[in-house]
Amino acid sequence: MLDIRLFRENPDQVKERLATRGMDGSAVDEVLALDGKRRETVSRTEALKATRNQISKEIPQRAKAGESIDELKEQSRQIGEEIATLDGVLRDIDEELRLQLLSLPNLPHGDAPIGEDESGNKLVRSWGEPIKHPFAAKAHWDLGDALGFLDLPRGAKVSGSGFYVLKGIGARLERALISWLLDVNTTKNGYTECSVPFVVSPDSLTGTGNLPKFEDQLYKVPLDNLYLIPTAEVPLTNLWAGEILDSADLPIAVCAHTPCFRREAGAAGRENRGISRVHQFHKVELVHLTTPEESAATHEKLVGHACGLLEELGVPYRVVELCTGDLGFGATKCYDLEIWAPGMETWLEVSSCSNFGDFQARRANIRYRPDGKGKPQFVHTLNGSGLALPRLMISLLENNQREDGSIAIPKVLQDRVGASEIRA
RNA sequence: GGAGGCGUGGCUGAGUGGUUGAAAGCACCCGCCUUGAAAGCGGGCGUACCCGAGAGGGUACCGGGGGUUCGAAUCCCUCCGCCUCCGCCA
Repeated sequence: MLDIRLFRENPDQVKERLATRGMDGSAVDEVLALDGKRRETVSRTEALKATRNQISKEIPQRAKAGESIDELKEQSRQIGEEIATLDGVLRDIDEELRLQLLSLPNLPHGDAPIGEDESGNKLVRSWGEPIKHPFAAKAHWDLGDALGFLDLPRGAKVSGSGFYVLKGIGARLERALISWLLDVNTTKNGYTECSVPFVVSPDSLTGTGNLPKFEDQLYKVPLDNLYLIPTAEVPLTNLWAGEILDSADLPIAVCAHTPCFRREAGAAGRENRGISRVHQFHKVELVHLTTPEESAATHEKLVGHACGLLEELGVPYRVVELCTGDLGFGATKCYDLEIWAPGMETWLEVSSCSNFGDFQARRANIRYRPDGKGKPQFVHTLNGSGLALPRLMISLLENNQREDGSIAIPKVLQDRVGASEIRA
């Protein structure tokens, strides 16, 4: 959520920066109009309430003095009716204003590259060379089928298209990766591992920015008014919702492995064969809460952690900074890590490392007290995958396939998997 | 799921209809005292919003929402959370 003060003090700047995301300025004007109406109404009701409070104070005094209080009571009652009417109006305005503000994306950071869509993204750096096999590389679905570790048809039978089943060494590889990722992130990168709920409240989703705008991307449990998490970012970030942290508590760095549930509405069919875009997948997520001063440096550190994981696994990658038009809803600045899948012949996004500034903190009301005293301030939140399983597995499988149809397992995983290769 | 209890400021904990935003203690901050520290003494110390250039003024908030009343932390309803007992269950 954006600070309403920005709109009042510098509406043109807000418009300009939203324009770099491809938005027109009408939303800004609407917010300003509502805000004006709100303040006017608040002033009126508060004046009435002050009068009523005054009268209520007089009543016992007059009663003690033996004077009549009927007139005052009637007066107060009438003011009460006026207040009730105005309060109703105010509630409507507040709700509308809140919805407007919650529906506006974050302002891109000043040094995010300007651009309309992904073609405007900037290659920051790359590590390793994309693998080119001297033979006809198979896509992971063919590898999985031939070697029997991936069963897409049965996933579809059980739950519908977009769900997959791993069997035998496939399942074991997934589990090994999850535990390896958690181990590296906790022991080497300094994150505290958390085990969190996979089902969350609407408030939590509003806090991270998934609601109210992206409800159609979420699986809902209507009976209990809960949603399945699209990422561990939601429970992890909301762990501190509504709290005022001590500055000594910061920075906070946590990670969690969770399944992620995404409806991926509008993505059915087309280019989504295999497991590159599915409704349920496993992911290890990294989340930081920090001060505004530290957030930029923390962002770089976060990207470094995600990159380090790929390097240890020997997966070539490139880092792309998203341009203003491609930036996610709540992000001010974002780096995507992409890995090459030689079978699919495409780059896959395995990690999206975003700095949200105080956007989420404002929504979730997460504050801290600088130096342990003074006014509470909003923290900055950041998160990134470390890493997303299916795409990582795609790249490992397709990169490490051999001409004879077998697949090598990276050294760092061999003990956990209990094998050095996958073979029919 | 059933019955009962509870939910007050950073923490502990008073307060059952009228200057109670809320006693007291702890924690924290400033000052005095002290060679220094502790203790002691004095003072300060919630959040949000509105008006105001500022000084300052106002409004709201005692788990959330609604109601009764001239007036609610205090009474009623409802939801949520926690605790105890019972039931059910991996």
